[in-house]
Amino acid sequence: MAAPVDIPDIVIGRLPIYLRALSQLADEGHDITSSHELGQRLGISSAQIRKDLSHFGEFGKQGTGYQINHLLGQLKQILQVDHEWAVALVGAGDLGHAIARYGGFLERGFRIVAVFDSSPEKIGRELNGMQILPADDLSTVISEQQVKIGMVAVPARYAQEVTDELVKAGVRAILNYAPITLVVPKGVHVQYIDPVAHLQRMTYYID
Amino acid sequence: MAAPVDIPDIVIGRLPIYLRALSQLADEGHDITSSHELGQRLGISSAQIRKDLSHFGEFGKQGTGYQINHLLGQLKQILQVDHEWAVALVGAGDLGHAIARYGGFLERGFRIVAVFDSSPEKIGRELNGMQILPADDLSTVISEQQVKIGMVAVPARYAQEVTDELVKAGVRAILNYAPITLVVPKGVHVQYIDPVAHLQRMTYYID
DNA sequence: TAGATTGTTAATCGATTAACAATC
DNA sequence: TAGATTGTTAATCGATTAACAATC
Repeated sequence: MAAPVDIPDIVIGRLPIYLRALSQLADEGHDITSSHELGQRLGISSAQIRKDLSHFGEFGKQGTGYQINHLLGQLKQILQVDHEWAVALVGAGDLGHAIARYGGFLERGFRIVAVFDSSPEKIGRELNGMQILPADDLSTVISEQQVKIGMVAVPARYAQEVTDELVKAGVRAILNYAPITLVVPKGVHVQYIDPVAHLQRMTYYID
Repeated sequence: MAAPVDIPDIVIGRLPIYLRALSQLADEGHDITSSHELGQRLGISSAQIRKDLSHFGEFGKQGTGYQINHLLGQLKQILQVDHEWAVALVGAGDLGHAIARYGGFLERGFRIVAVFDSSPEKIGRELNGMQILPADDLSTVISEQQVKIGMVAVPARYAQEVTDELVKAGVRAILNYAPITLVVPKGVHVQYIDPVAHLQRMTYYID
């Protein structure tokens, strides 16, 4: 059995960017693109794009480039986004509401199947076609439905606690909107959405 | 005149993370920390933290570590977030509403001072204490108020167009919520908020 | 065919880490 | 003082780029 070649995480991180750019090209009516064209759009060298893709196979044709639809399909398969994922959302405040209502998740393959909150006045209300469930049911619902992805949209001080419960219930990937660093066991992945951190990174450069 | 030493962007990108972790430590009542403690929390080596900080000066004391409040202050100065920034928001749909209402921006030094939309039925309505302004006024308002930061929360197909206007009006940093890559002239910075891309990056790793 | 572009190798570049003298 | 931790140097590691044979 061949050892699974492990691909640098930084490469994996660029695949969704390629996916996004390819979708855009497809939307614009293109059928074929090249590493050069793609690189131009993304501000990435063509060599890097070819190198990145070469980790997974050969997807292009010399002299021609890449069939956009084919490459899209291959990338989706690699990232395992060739099927829909069920997602649990914790937190039904302003942010949770916005997330639940945002159509872009479903559009791109992530279906929010449950929303939890701990506030008695929110529990039972409807949000985007779902009933807001009590946080106490989190573990049961997630285990039963075998949900593997969670989104944390609770105030910072509850985020670690919520994370621990998600992990215990079997969640393997967490998208964290709270501005704190979460501690998770190995094998569980966390990504952070912190718009303010992005702004702070840019203000450094403003005269 | 010494040439301004230019610091790797990847280092700049970590400073907001340090800022966030230090704030958290301060909130928890700590006065002092070390590169080791900070690194543990963030999953970063202590050597890297010391190296990163060394680009900007000496902020610690051998044998003791870092005075949290002092380091916080220094980092804020370096990132230029030791004063409030005015921000313009374009797009008053669901996402724009959520952004406008989210308290975390102001809390951390970014004040949304104007919201624009092109839909006649939204223009004039109130949103978080502001009147929604017509997109046609974007250029004037931003130039006059010398706003340097913009947030783009419009559908993907309008995002580039809006960006061009923002840039023309003098905006130097753009936080883009639309899932497309934007083209901007040198000297203008863009950061992307694309939660789906983060999810796609994690699904790769799920058995 | 001639031109274009891939996939891949080797060279370069840059970032991270280990180690330690300095010193609080 | 003894222990701890900084700031920095040099070594290591890994990622990016340049270049080109293969080939459509």
